[in-house]
Amino acid sequence: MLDTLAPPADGSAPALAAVLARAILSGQMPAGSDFPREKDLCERFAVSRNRLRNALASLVTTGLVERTAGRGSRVRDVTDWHLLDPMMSDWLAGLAHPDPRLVREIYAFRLSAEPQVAELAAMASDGHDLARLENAFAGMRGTAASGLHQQHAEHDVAFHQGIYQATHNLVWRQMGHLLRPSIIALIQHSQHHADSLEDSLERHRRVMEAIRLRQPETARQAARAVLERTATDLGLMPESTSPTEGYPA
Amino acid sequence: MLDTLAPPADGSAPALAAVLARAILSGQMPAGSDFPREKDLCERFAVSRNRLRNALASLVTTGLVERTAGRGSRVRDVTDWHLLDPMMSDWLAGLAHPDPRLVREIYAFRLSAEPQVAELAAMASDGHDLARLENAFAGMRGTAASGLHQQHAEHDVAFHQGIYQATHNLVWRQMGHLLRPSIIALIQHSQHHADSLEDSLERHRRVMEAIRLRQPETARQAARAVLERTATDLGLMPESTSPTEGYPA
DNA sequence: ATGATAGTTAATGTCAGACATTTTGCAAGA
DNA sequence: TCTTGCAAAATGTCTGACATTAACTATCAT
Repeated sequence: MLDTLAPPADGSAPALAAVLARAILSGQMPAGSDFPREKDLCERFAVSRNRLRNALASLVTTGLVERTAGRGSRVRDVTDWHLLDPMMSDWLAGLAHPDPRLVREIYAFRLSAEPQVAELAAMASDGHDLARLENAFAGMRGTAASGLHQQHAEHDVAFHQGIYQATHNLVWRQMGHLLRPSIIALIQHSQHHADSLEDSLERHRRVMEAIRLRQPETARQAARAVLERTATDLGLMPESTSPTEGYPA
Repeated sequence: MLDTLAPPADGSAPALAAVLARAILSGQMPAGSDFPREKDLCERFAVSRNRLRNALASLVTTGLVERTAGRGSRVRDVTDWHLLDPMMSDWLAGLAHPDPRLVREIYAFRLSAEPQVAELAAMASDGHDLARLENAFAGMRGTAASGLHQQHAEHDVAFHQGIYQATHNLVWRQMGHLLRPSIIALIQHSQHHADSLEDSLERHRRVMEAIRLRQPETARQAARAVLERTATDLGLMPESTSPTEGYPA
């Protein structure tokens, strides 16, 4: 677990917290298992107890570990993790191989939420929001053909975050933090066919247009279309595209 | 601001953090203003620098304040607050007079999200989820007539949280934390007319029934109906109940 | 006068060591 | 067997000193 882990390049407290967090997020440490003692971790990473405790405090506030005096630290269950904490998003985004179940959960959320978000954006956006969207879209188009996957992903993140921002709602805005880890995790496994990228671009453009023209229902459907292909790949789409009554038990 | 603030009854670090946080959340300290120095706060609350720094660390992780060495601490803007942090929810829920704008923002989110949440719940809930809902509903009914507003609110929270849980999605679940502050803040100003309570109960029951019968679309509409009255009171409802295309700029 | 520069001050960040508190397990005794 | 008490081990807290950073200030050269 942690024995084979590389110490952080930067010796800062946040960097140390990221290393420890990723040991849990990568799925190696089962829920309920004991987390190493302070003393051992201090020696392992050659840091003072103070710094280490600061790092551990981050793991506690994000719900990754639970500490009790006299007892020790243990890894908490996935259901207790604060996935919406921005710190958590950073850690997840930097993960080479995030837990596929986590990726699915987050994407399932986006699939159910973003159509509504786009609808709200179409009702509440202003010129500033549209400028951000256009800028991000231009960036996506500019990095589509070439092999600049990383930069393309960043513009992709900026585009979707722009939609969340355009709702002008404090809560939805905060949720935009989830986008980076979600998008970063998915570009690893996507094909990057030229035609698929063109298609994806066109779908993004339709969302932007609907928001610009203040067509909430169109924006909702366009946002859904953006997420559909990946959702199908992840096995998240039901057979019937529209939910019907009398769903079987 | 903090000079006239009562020290926490319990001397624990979380309690101290709550006191400091509420000084900001109550809206007294404007964004960008300086937060008191460690030294002063230590004297004011008669705690060691260690405890105080722990408390301040909580304010930093929730995005309430920003600290830089040599410069000091300042209050951050509302848009930077991590409203989805469970700690934040606790602080908000304990607030006697939360900022009305914040209450509105959170409720506006719920109004746009909970119909979708109920729809998901109708598709994914199991017996355990339904038992929780029934239990909470029974609690609501049992405390409706009498003057047990506090307990009624708690059952109300449990009911809505049960819906979020029933989605069986990690992200939506986390969002259930927002319910307590939202509901607690709103019972203060609601009328508690007997007929209004009866009506509210009936609307809740319909949501539960739709989830039990696995009728997603019905659940969606029922959830919307639950939120509608309060939304109107808060001025969040548009004139036309269904959004139409060509929304004017 | 102005601008760069070095020193001063005041705030937060870090360290080290001792001590306090809590939990757990063990062991002796009623 | 149950209880009580003790000892060990972990996290939590306190204290004082020092490090680091950022803003301010005074000085000096141009």
